[in-house]
Amino acid sequence: MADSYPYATAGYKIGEAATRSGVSAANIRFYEKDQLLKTQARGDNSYRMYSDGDIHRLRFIRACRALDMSLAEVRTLLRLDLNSKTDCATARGALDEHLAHVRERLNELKALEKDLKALRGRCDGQDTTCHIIEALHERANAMPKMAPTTTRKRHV
Amino acid sequence: MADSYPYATAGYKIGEAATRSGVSAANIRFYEKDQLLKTQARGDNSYRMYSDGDIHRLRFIRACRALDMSLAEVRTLLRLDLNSKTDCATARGALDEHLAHVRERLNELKALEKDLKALRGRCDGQDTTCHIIEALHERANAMPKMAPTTTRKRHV
DNA sequence: TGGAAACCTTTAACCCACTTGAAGGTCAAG
DNA sequence: CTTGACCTTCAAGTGGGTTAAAGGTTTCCA
Repeated sequence: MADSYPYATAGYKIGEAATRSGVSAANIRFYEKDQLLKTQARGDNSYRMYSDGDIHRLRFIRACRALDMSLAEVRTLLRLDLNSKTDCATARGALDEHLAHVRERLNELKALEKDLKALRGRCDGQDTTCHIIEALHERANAMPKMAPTTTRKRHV
Repeated sequence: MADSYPYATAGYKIGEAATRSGVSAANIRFYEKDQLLKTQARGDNSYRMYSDGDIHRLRFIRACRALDMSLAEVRTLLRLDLNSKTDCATARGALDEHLAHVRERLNELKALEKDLKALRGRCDGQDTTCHIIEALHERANAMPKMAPTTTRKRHV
């Protein structure tokens, strides 16, 4: 990616890089530690310095994060060359997979909304017993015995 | 031997509590540390023991978690009395709020899916440049300058 | 009776994508 | 020369757990 966006050097301290990129200074340091940015040499005062290319890279990360991609996915995309056929296939694959995750979660949430709506509809507070709490206790009794085999998903 | 009596009063070790409730032993300890279960006295061997009431409580938590509630929300619900009007109002409030969260996230994900679908549609790999990668770089350039003031949401 | 297997205990680190805070170094302006 | 606005590092916290290590207890079977 650096190849496709050659910028002359500028030299921003981390604070200005933060305002220019929209990524907080602490977050920039975090990305560096996480290898999304290369650790460059420092000057005498040990201050980090950033070029316009670095700013673009940070913005690129931010754009991907706005699409809810994981940093692992972003890392993949950052390595890709705009003009390589294989890299394009990789990008399409990554996007397809991410889209599949999003759709899966979307379906889960749709089912959940329906369930919660129904539960909510059971109770208007007029009765002597609360039908929501009641229903939750009934559910507890009706829970399948074994734990769901899979770990609860990270909600992406 | 007394333990295996068919009518023995409840007194399950953590492993059996785990299989009965569907909550793993490690997770039960975690809930205890997190104050969702009371820390009860232990016998000579320092083993935790659980009653049928405890099992129900664990299942109740599991039912709530299956509705994607946070442990804080579960903690609230656990304190509620089935026959109290004010507690019923609390339960309805909690459910309404949770439902609102779910719907908010649902809308975000719908927008996201549309966006990702459009992005994906731009590229079929036939061209010399990858329109996905290209579009991401364009987005990076078009990102609003300031960081979103709010921290990125926990994706519930 | 003895030894292995299956249980239990605690503590700690790991996951993700950050944020916050403490304690201290550097630098330009007044 | 001091103030304060930057910068540095390291550590810990968030949520909801899981996994591993190192050791104690109990149970089963020959």
